[in-house]
Amino acid sequence: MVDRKMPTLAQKRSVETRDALIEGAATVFARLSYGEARLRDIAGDSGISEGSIYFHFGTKAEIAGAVIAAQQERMTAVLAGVRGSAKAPRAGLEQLLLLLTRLAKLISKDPVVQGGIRLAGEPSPELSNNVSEPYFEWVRIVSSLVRQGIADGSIRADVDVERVSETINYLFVGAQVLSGLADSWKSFPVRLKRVIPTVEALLQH
Amino acid sequence: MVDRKMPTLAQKRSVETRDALIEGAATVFARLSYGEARLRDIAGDSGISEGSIYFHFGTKAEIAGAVIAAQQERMTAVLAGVRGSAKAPRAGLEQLLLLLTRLAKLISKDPVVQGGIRLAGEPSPELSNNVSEPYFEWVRIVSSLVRQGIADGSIRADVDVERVSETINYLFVGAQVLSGLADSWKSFPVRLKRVIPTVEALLQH
Amino acid sequence: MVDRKMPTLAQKRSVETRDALIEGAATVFARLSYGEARLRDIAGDSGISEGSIYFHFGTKAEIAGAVIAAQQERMTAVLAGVRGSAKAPRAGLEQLLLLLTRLAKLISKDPVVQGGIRLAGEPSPELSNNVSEPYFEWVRIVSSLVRQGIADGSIRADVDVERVSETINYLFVGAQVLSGLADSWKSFPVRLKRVIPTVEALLQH
Amino acid sequence: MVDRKMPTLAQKRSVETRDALIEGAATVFARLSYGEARLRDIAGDSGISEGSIYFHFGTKAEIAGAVIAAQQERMTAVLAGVRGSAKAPRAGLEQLLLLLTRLAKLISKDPVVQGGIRLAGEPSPELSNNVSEPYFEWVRIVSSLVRQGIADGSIRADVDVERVSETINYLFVGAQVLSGLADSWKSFPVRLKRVIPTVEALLQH
DNA sequence: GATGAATGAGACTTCATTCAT
DNA sequence: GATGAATGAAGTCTCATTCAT
Repeated sequence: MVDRKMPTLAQKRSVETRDALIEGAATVFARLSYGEARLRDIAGDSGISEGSIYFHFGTKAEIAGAVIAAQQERMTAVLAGVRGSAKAPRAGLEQLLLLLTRLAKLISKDPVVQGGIRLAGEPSPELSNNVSEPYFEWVRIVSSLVRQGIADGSIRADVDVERVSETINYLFVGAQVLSGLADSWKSFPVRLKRVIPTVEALLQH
Repeated sequence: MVDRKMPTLAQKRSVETRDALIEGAATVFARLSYGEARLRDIAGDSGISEGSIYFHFGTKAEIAGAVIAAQQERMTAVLAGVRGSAKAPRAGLEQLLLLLTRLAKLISKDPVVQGGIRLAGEPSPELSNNVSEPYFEWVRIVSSLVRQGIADGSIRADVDVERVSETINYLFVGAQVLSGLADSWKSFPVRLKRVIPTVEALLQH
Repeated sequence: MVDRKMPTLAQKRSVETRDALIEGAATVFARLSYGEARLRDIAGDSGISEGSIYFHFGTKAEIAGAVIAAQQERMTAVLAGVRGSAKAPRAGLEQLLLLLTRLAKLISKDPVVQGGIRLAGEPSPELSNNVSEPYFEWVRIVSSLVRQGIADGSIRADVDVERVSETINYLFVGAQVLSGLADSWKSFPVRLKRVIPTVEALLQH
Repeated sequence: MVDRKMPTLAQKRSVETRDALIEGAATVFARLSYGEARLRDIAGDSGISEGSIYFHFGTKAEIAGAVIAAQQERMTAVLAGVRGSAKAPRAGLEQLLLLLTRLAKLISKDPVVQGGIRLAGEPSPELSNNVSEPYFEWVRIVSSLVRQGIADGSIRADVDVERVSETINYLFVGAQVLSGLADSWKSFPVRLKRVIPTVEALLQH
């Protein structure tokens, strides 16, 4: 009887190689712009041959796309964690602050997320046009949490939802960018924590 | 009456060429990362021959440096304008808000400043190490205006100067980055205006 | 009754794979030069994995050689058919015309022959030096049929055998090449038929 | 006063480089198929750097196109020479035979023409689709000369123009292809001369 | 001062071949 | 026997820089 669940060894190896390449690529893209990143460095950093990039991704642009996809996946997972995992129904404000904090921590630690962020922040003609779309997606996510907070009473009812969400995003992005320039995001959680009081002042009664 | 010290025609032409190159380079650097910008595009955009770049600037890195220098000059000029030009001594708070507003307008209009900003935002191994130093310099400038505002009574005395300055900077940088991604800084003044109330709330009595 | 010497299933499968590869390779070589043909295309066209090519043939050059061998086999079979199968002893002239006609038809239909022809027509440093030898072999075959025709009286005795054979070959090759360029040999039989009267005029009383 | 006719030295050098590259490329393409020809060989053969190919032609396909264009120019010049240069009005038959003879000589001597012929004979997906169009253009040219010969009485009035022109073309192309395979076209004039009697027999009274 | 042609190092990409399963 | 992942040598193309005029 043939086991139909177990992936073959070849398939497993393939997935491992692919993952190693994405990790290596992200590490390089976090340090260098798309145009300056060298496939040679990506291959070296991954411990995989340069030719294998072609086998798994075809082009430099496609491996960059894969990094961005992986980044979005991981950031979305944090959102899901904040929203869904709660045993007790948590308040919107609480969720929002938790989300910001966890994202900052993720960004400060995860090289794949760092690489994706840098790529998304500098649109390149070779990359798909809407790499920076996610930046705007997060404004919408913040809005929805704010609305939820208003509904559950954890956020003042008289806030201008759009303006407040936009402001929170600027704070987050500003801190993210400056921590990136200062120390490759290591200080991001600390920097974010220092603006949390401002966020609370914007939203609370 | 002709001044004997007046620049010769050749010298004048040289200055014009140099300026045209900086302007063209900035335009290209605003659109493309340092690694993706092509000297050919810069020459084309400036209407100057490719070879001439090497008469005025030694290398690609040096022309990028000249763009950043020009950007800083123009931004510093705005600061000077806000500080010095005032006939009546203006309050620190007022100066701070005016500075933010004028910088946003400058950034939204001036291609040289835009090119410099993009270059400063993505450090490259080929560029001098501290291209993004100015980002941190502006935190200090904001601090000093806040202190001045406290001194002249236009700003609450009990604010945490460092934290507040940092926060203002995040707001400014966040709005700048997102307007850059959204529409090449066209919406920056509008976006900034929407966060001014938050800045005022942070500082005012 | 099963012959114990009958090929095993594995052997049968092996032969089928080999044939499929030759057919696929010929199809690709008919469309692309040796240097442009990709092992990947050959594998795809054959429905066989790329790696298997190396079990049946050592290298790309060897699979090309196998295609040429198969082509020659099939063309020689036509010659044998024309020469041997005749119940009644046929005249040399008749045999010659029949040979030309049958070869044209074979070339217009058989992808393996087409692939071999294209390979033989463009010597490549990677292929064995004398791939185009067959082109000259056919001059000799035509000569011998002309001589036979002279002997049996179906061809004028005063023809210059060498010159006439050469001319017939040029006609055949010229029509073959132009039909190849025009419509991948589909029109070859028709084109050949139009020059048959010229061949007859050269040879007949 | 500025001389407006004399090309600058730079322009002259540019043209020389371009010509050298076309000559070198043709030499390589005459020996190797498009897919097997290496830009390195072309550059080496021309005594020009590899990068200059990019400066003058951009891609491998475009330099191949330039070789074909040069070939067609030279062959058309022969046609013009045969048609126009005659002091005394020459007969159509005479012109046709002269054309065939001169083309054979050109092909046997001129490396640019040889390269173009080989390229035109093996259409490649990377080359423009109608590289082999010229092959068919020459059928039309032969037709027109045959008609002219009929008009001036040098060719039998009852020939089937289309069929005869086609046949002449097959003879020419067949001899060309086989001389190419046998000895890189060196024997082409001799081979052609041997079929001239057949051509005359087709056309004369 | 300015120009455009030329160069060469190195980037991305391709693909025949090998190998573990 | 067959497969698909992996490799590395080599190819085409790019572009910062130099040079002769």
